[in-house]
Amino acid sequence: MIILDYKDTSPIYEQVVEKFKLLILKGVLQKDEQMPSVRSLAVELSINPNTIQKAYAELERQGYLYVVKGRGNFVADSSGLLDERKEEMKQKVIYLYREGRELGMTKTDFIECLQGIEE
Amino acid sequence: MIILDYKDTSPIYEQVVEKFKLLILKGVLQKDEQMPSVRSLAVELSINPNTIQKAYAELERQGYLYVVKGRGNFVADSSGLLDERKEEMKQKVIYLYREGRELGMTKTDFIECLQGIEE
Amino acid sequence: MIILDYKDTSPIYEQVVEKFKLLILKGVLQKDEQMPSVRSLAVELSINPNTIQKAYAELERQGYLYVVKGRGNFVADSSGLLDERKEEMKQKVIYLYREGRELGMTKTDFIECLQGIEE
Amino acid sequence: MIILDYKDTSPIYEQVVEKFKLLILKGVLQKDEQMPSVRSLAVELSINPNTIQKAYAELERQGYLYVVKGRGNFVADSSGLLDERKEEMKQKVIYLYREGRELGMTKTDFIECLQGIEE
DNA sequence: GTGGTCTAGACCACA
DNA sequence: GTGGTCTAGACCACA
Repeated sequence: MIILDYKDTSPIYEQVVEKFKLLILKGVLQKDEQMPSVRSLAVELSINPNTIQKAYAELERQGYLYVVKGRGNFVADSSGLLDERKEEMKQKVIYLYREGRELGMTKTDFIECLQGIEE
Repeated sequence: MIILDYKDTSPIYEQVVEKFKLLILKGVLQKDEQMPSVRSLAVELSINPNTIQKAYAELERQGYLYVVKGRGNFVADSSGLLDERKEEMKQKVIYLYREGRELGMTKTDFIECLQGIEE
Repeated sequence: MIILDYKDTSPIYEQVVEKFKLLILKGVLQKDEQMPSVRSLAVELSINPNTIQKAYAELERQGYLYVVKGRGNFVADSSGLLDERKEEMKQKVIYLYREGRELGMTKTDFIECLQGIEE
Repeated sequence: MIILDYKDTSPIYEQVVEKFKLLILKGVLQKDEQMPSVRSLAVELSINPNTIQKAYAELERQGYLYVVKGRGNFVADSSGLLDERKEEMKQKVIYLYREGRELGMTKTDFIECLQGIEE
């Protein structure tokens, strides 16, 4: 379902969080669908169950999952979260631009960079 | 000379590194200028000399400083490093764009975001 | 696993780095094998964990190790590093020869010296 | 008379020692010739007199200079030292070879490297 | 005075 | 348990 990148320096639980957020926002995982159990996912990814636990807790905290005690974790309604997420992306671009401006880069530098990206 | 942000979760030594890199790239600190001594900066920022030591070692490793034993740390010639750094910024924008595309964002979204930034 | 030479004037962390580089390049420590933990090695060699930490950080920087957060340090793929290292050795010989030439030594002096070494 | 290399990481006093050893062994500085005074050399090289002092002390210890109190430093008879020095060079080559052998290098590798050096 | 190394010991995030 | 960061404090070589 998700694949970890061990060369990535970010913590594994964070990678798990990010991968699932994307799957949920893209609709691959749909509202009220049951998430894989902590244990089964831990086995599948061969990582420590504590790590999955931490990831799920974080996803719940951010509103991507809801927990039904004794039953498991389920995908929450993420309709509002997508726009939130897009807004975050824009904030990051703005932050990046301000950093670049300190180094003498212009808006045009950034825009041309974006336009030059091959899909 | 530099100010630490204690709300920032990144390690102190890393903040020191980043702040000085910027000062050097912007030309506030010029080639062959002497850096504050490890000890004096430690006192000024009220942090342990070892932490400054680690930051300076990293700055040296990255080519921003050179050490003269028994004399101190000096600002290296960073002319080549600025372009390197700008390239890094562009890579970050590209990475950010690819992330956004997964959420359904377009180049235009990013470009309009940039154009809308007030200076 | 490794033995320190306290008569050696070079810093302990550097000795640790060099010893492990050799073990890795010689294949005594193999790809993806787990390194002794920072703490256990510190106990075994009776030196401070910080010193091991510094050595491991340097080994990682040079591509001999990779770190998996929370799990430990592991031996990286060093296949490319061996040739690099051999090249370094050759540079040292060349440097040594140039030094000797200043003293009136010839290539033949060096070659005969090498041929005379008993295995 | 001698030129320092500030990019060299070895201590300045050591550079001074090595440069003078070479000048003496090559006969540029001859037996009983007076060395430049500590102060004048310090000024000429714009370094700390302590550093020259330390270098001269080391040169005396190794038999390259002798001191006449109140008169200055003079070049010693270095006829025996040249052979000693050449022997040291050979020991270094042998040490280097043993290091290389650990990495799988052969005598032939070293010899070919030497033969390939352009004068 | 300057940087570099090292120790002892603490605390934290992560798995 | 694992590595990473940080402090307080000491000692050393070098200039």
